[in-house]
Amino acid sequence: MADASEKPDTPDRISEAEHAVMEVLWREAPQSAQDVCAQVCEAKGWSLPTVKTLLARLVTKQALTTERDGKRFLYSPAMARADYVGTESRRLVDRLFGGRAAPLFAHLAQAEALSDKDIAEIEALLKELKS
Amino acid sequence: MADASEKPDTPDRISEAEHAVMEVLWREAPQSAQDVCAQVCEAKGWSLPTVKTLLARLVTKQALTTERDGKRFLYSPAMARADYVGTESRRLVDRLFGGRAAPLFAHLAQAEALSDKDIAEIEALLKELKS
DNA sequence: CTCCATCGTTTACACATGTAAACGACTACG
DNA sequence: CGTAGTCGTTTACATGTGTAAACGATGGAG
Repeated sequence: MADASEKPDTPDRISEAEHAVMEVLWREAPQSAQDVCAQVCEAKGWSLPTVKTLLARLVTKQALTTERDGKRFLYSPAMARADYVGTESRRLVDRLFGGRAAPLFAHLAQAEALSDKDIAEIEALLKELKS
Repeated sequence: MADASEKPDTPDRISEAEHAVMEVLWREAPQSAQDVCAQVCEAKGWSLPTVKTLLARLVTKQALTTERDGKRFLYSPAMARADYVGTESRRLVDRLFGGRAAPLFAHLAQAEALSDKDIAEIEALLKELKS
């Protein structure tokens, strides 16, 4: 290999707790720390300081942008949810199914994780893909 | 020994590095630490001690069983790969797609992660599911 | 203008993980 | 029999993560 001195940006993985915060902001943005807390603290059993830490880490990881609003900040996602979802899905498919989607699908089907509705939707998608 | 208020077993997550070791043993078991190293150390840039640590941790997590073979141990998976794959897939689907498989599929399709072959295979699976 | 509520930031700490050296036991070759 | 190589185990240490208190700045109420 040639040069591994400096990659422009190591993607900097988003952890699971951080992801929960991102979800809130993907649902609606911008929002303040308190807004976010109002939406996850109860469900997760977190306190406001915890959310603040997560927000700060996400800003460091450049997953969020901030905008001043008086004394406080408003946070917005700096990446599309679809991108995140894409990377994560790919990672799983690579790690567990040799990068091929069909085996994943087979597994989900076998595990009865597919409802009739799912099957119908997928059939529709396939039809679209072939056209 | 009454363990009334004890969770049956906290599943004890298998980390990514540990997973690589599991894969080797799922492919063939039982194997010694050296055997395992021979199959992953080069690819991962690990040294034998690293593999030993991972094996030990996996034994602690009850993901592997051991069997003596003279001076050394032979390791075998204590859980089926399908189970691991199932849990991990479910986790992802829950976390990113609200527990429904169709959106995952849609995403993979959209991201062009599906080859024609994949599509054909999935169609076949669907046909089977409906019968 | 002063004081308090509220921000974001700094610091903290325990546990998981990645990575590996050090150590003590045991076996097999000489 | 001794000793060298090989085991598994113990210890180590940096970084990431979950969770949060402490702290210092600051803007708004009186």
